[in-house]
Amino acid sequence: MTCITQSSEEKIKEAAKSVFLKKGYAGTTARDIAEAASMNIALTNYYFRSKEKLFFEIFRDLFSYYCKNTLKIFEKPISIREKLIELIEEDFQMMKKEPSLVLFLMTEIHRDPERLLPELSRFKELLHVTLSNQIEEEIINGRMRNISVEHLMPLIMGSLQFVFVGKNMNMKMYNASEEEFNAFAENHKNLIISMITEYLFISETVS
Amino acid sequence: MTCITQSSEEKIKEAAKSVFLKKGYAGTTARDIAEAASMNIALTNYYFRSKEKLFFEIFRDLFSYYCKNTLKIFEKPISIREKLIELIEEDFQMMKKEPSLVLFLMTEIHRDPERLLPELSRFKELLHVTLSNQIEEEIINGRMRNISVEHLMPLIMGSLQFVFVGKNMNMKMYNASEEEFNAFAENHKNLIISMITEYLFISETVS
DNA sequence: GCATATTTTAAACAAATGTTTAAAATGTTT
DNA sequence: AAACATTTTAAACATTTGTTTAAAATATGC
Repeated sequence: MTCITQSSEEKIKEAAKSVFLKKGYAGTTARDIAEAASMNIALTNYYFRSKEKLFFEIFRDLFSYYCKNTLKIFEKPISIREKLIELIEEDFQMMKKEPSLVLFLMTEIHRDPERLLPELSRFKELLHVTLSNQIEEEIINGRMRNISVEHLMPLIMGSLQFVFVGKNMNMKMYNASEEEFNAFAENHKNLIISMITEYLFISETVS
Repeated sequence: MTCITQSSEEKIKEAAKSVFLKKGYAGTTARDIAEAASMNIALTNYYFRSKEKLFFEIFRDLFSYYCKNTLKIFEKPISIREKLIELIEEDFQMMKKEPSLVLFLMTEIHRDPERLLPELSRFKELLHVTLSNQIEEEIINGRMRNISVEHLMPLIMGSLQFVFVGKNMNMKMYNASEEEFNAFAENHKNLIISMITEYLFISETVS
């Protein structure tokens, strides 16, 4: 990334990542990747054996990247309220950097959910360990509305990520520039923080 | 659909719709479509001239289908609150019937937003005519929180549709059957109605 | 029932696809 | 510098792709 000289293998992987993110697996050709990396076509298979192997490697990377920050936040010794706000902020920054990521992951998982079952169940478990108990405690003590993690996560992720999933559509629809869209997305993020916290947490503590 | 004898043209279109919804444009081959329709490969081009033409026709149909019900609700002479609830209910039913629709539309629009610009701007205008003024009035009269249509729509659509966009992922993750997923989605829908209305509308009228 | 149009078929087409090959270029070791 | 391993190249490979063709099958009008 910041290296002055990048190995051919890395160059191909970077290029492939960017093309796969934009066009998806089926929409990407080996020649697309080679061209994006300014390399010979044969090198893709020389380093990664096949288009599919290369894709899997990139998919795993992106999926880990997507989950890592979330889990790191959930493991922190802070309140649920703080966790959720940090999660939204973190997720927002990530999508600002890589707006195609969520749609890419969703599409590829949708097309063939089998091929990453192991990754998914691991994520699910960590999610429960680091969040479920804490939420239950909060609910019992009457500080939080009764809700399960299974509903909470898609609620937050959905409202936040949807704006980026439809980024190109929104930009087209409102004739918006990159900056205008980012400003819009930032407002939307703040709206979601406000709505989620106000809805979830029983008042008395109004930040 | 309910016809006993379906014309070849219709059979191909039906089959193509189902395959495109599942695999997307790039992931679908002409032979996939022919096989799904149990017809000769040449017939696709005989009736629709090309794969792309067939795709456009189906895309327009699906996009109209997606917008039509929404606009119909917005044109009704009812309150904002009622409109939003009806919208969510309607949207929920639609996605129950066609769970792949939203992800399909999002993906294809994302890959090439140019090709349906006219459709989009028309939708945007109708959205504003039938909703913006009514919302502004509601806000001025202090019955509703200050929010713009541009934020309101993705807020509602996002939280609701995200569950279906990740349907296959969720089913895999929680080892859920079709019925279990639908029950989960229904709960989620009710949660969203509760959250949205409680957040948006200034109390005194607690349904 | 014959002539005409329409629909369907099997086969082929050129172009694009993922992949491999074998030689050339470059790097490394001694 | 010689011998070796590694990397890169141009070219070709076999499949798959979307599309077309020309003949066969079926339907339609008179």
